[in-house]
Amino acid sequence: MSQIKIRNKILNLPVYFPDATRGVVRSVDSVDLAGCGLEGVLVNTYHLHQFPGDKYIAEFGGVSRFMNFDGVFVSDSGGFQIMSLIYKTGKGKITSEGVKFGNTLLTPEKSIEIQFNLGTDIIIALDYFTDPKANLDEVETSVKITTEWAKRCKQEYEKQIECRKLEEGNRPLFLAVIQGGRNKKMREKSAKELLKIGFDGYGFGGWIIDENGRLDYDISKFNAELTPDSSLRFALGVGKPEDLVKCVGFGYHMFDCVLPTRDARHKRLYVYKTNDLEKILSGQDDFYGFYYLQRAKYLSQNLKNRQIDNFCDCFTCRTYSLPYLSYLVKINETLAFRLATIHNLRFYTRLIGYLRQINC
RNA sequence: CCAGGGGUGGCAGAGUGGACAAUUGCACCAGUCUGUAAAACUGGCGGGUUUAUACCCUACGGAGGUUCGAAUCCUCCCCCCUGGA
Repeated sequence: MSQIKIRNKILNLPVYFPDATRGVVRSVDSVDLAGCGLEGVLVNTYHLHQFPGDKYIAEFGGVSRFMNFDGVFVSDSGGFQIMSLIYKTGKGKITSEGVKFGNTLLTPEKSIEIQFNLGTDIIIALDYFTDPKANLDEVETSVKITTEWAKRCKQEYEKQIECRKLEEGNRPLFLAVIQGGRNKKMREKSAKELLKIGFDGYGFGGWIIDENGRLDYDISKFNAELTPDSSLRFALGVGKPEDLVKCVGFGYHMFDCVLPTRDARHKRLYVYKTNDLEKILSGQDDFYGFYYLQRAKYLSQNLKNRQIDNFCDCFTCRTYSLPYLSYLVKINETLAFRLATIHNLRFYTRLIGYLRQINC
């Protein structure tokens, strides 16, 4: 699958979506996003519901109009976000009814309704996320509840389509998320149940990352093989550049990850060490490296003719030298965040470009 | 010239007899970040041996001195700041 049609939009695959959690990819604007070659973003149901409110956004004609960005919009169910907050703070709770944090109770039905209000192109069913270290009991619970919630989400989805009188070609695509932790049997069960309900695509949930930050490729691959090639496969929250390469090989089409944008704000830039396609697509992690912009050596005048990445064509690299960007970082100038974010996002879209070459 | 205050590690600035190789901040060095409560966070930061503990050397303007022991007390010298003549 090298592209899909959603509403009147064509989405090329594979694709990386940066996280515009709150309706903005932090520190860059919609023009910047387009300039980086991005074709879509992922927004967060929970955050946008909290503020400014999904009904508020609906008044604008949806989040795409609100942001004034023309790409494909994915909305996450909000469940992961709330559960992550629950795990971090110890507050809030998860019941079979839904997830609750503060005054917000997010039920499967509510999550879908909010996503319809946001007007996103790809929506995701509320799922029950477990920590990768979860024991079998917890994994079983997560699979069971994820299945129940998926059914309720599907019902609500159909109800929304009917209420809004959406034609077949004008409905958002609907994805569910496979859980099951590290347990292949549970993954299999989760996938089977979700397939029975029927979705346009299936997510790889609960990113299985070990203590060294390595994605479990075995489970990732196994998870992909549980769903048919005709359906979309979304590796949620994935990942590092080499993970994208690997996962495209496993059959995933969609990715979203905060790493490039957060890293940019934390002064870490992604830099290709080579433009040798074979090396980049080998699945090893040695085709790129990092520039830690806080390092004083990047201020050196000897680098005045040097851009960040000699292989890069991003706005930042085309326009400014490495010492100037480094200088902006040193004086804590907010422009540095924008320029760094643009560069890292372009790194990712270039990687996607390389991956599409082998995909078609 | 008189009176008062002060000179501490790259910088700022604590410490005023042993717990001081010296609090803290900045800078510097090395990192972390994965469906974003993060422009956040972690570690290092005189030199040497050591796995850690530990030990040795050099260091709080300079030179001497008191003391078991001094960045801290005393003497002299140099320099800076403030007020006065």
